[in-house]
Amino acid sequence: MGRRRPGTPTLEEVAARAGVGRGTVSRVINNAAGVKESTRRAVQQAIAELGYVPNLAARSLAGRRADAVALVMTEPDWRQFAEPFFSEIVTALGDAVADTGLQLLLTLVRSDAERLRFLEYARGGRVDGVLLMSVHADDPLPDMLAEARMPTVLLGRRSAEEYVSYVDADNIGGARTAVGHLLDQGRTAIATITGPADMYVAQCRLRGYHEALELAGLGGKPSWIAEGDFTEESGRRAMARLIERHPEIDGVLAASDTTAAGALQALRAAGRRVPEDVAVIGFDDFPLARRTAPPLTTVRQPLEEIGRAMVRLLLEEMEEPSVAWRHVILRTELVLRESA
Amino acid sequence: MGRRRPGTPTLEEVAARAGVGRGTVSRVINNAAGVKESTRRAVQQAIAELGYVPNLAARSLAGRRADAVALVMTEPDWRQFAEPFFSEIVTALGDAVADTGLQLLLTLVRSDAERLRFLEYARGGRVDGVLLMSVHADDPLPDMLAEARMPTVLLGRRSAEEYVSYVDADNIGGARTAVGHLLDQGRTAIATITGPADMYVAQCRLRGYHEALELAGLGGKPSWIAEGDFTEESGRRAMARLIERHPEIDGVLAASDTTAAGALQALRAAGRRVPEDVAVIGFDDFPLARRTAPPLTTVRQPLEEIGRAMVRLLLEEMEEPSVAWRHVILRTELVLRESA
DNA sequence: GTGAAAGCGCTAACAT
DNA sequence: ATGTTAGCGCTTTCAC
Repeated sequence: MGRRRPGTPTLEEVAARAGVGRGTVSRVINNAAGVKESTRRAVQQAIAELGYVPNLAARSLAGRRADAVALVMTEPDWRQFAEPFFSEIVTALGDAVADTGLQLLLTLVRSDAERLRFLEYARGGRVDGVLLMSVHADDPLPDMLAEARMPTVLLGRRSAEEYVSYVDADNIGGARTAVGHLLDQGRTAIATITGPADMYVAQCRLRGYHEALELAGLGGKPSWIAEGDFTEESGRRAMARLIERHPEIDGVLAASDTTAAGALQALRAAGRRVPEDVAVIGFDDFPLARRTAPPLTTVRQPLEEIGRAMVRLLLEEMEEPSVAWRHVILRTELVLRESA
Repeated sequence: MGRRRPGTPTLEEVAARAGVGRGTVSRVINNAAGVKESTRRAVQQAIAELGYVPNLAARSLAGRRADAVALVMTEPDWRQFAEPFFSEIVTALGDAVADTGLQLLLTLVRSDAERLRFLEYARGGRVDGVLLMSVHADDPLPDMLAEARMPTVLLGRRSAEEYVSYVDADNIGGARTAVGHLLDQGRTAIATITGPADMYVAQCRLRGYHEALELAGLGGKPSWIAEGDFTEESGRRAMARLIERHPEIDGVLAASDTTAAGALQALRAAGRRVPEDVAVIGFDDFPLARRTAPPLTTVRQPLEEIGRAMVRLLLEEMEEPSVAWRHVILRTELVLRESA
């Protein structure tokens, strides 16, 4: 494949035209200190006249860095990407990266072939670091990157023993706060609809639920726990089952807003009023809190801060490679709306 | 910023270990012909033993190509990205690029600063070509890329005089077919809800509407045309106005499925049965055809083919830079569902 | 079929 | 403050 347009002026030609050495031109285009103002101006004029643009491959080769980071989406079902959560976290990361001088590159990894292609790309030095989101527990990519000593930060953990650097929301604390809020309202029959048992995020949210109840001296019966899978349908089914077996239920913590939306529907179908009879709180994964009826009270994850924290950790790893794994867990926030 | 891990083996070390010259190793890793099978195997073993990974910066510099293409989203409101249309076209492009050996890199361009940053990135040779989607009529990026002689392909046109290479759906033909279908049903009072008048895609769809009516010898009153902006809300309002002024309306072409969804709601609110009293067809921009009640008959854009065509054009431009602008207009398809 | 050598365009260390 | 020089790791002739 014969690519690349010819005739692009080089740094050498700029230097010749400006009547200076190559080193000086390099200093000017990199905004390095120690260049006389007049020289700098002469160089800049030569650059403008020639329409010079630095060759990034040459810069990478000599400077041993790419000035770019990748945001990898390992989601086989790319349709998930249509969820607001994705676009919001991408926005947050874009903002966080904006004033670092780094290019943010999103890449899809949907198959093993693409996994390998990306790994070559990253190991080949085209990016200085990698941000990973929506990583499944069995995804080998984080380990592959770690083994290649590529600075990497995950959004969320794969398990309690995650060793790759990550930023996560305080799911345990969030669940505890949510249940605490229900308890404060005097509700005592509090059920929960969980996420898939094999996902760490779901385990944490369930654990927070347990802890809050125990703190209040309430045991919480096992049959008040229904497993869902974050989908609306699973929320409907789980809630219907719960309310049938335990008509006394007056509060529900759902593992996601989607599940919560399903729960709301099931409650209404069962003739319950929300929040008068039953209060519902969900985790704000796919922000649809305001789209439900009634608007959903949620445990909100601070996406902007998550984005900033991820970029900060990544920059640290890039500065000082593999000194340690870095972990940040961000506080969640209870956003009260009509459902609780 | 001190980046890059050291100790990465180079091609030279591989050559030494395999007892061959560097040229031979290069041939092997590039699958070039003319290497004895035994030599090739020896080299591959050395590569495996050393864990060698080619340095992509060096390859780019020597080979004058990046083996990567960018997909740029110039959408200031990145939230739009949550639309299914985006994720589906991204999937299609990802598939189309998958077996070309190119890395597909998505990048956000939401501000002038990001526009410049990306331009430097592209002109700096980090990508061999650029795919642009959701380009607004006044976006200067396509012109900037064209001026830099960077192979570029747009999804959709900015105007009738688009000169940068593009792939578009046959919006005129699609509208004509849709209206033709309504006429075939014996409907004669056919209204339309357009998109923003300053968007080329909306102009085309309106033109197809006109042409179909004229072909049938029906004039079509100006007051049967209501301007919307692709949103559901605009569809509701426009339809309410239309049905109030012209109760005889028995068919509607909406410029998008979102608008059509709004129209359906307004029709029901006005007591009309769909499709018995009024038939509705919308363009399938943000595929929600099956989510409406009744399911929406649509003019569907062939996203897979659009993706393939875009990549094909881009590869052509990369082979043979700026010989000519290339344009492809893909047939649309009428998908009948209950609303018409 | 394979090795040697000449760059690709830049950064960074070292002179001056 | 600025010029000079030595690579960065690869591809690609050109000999052999």
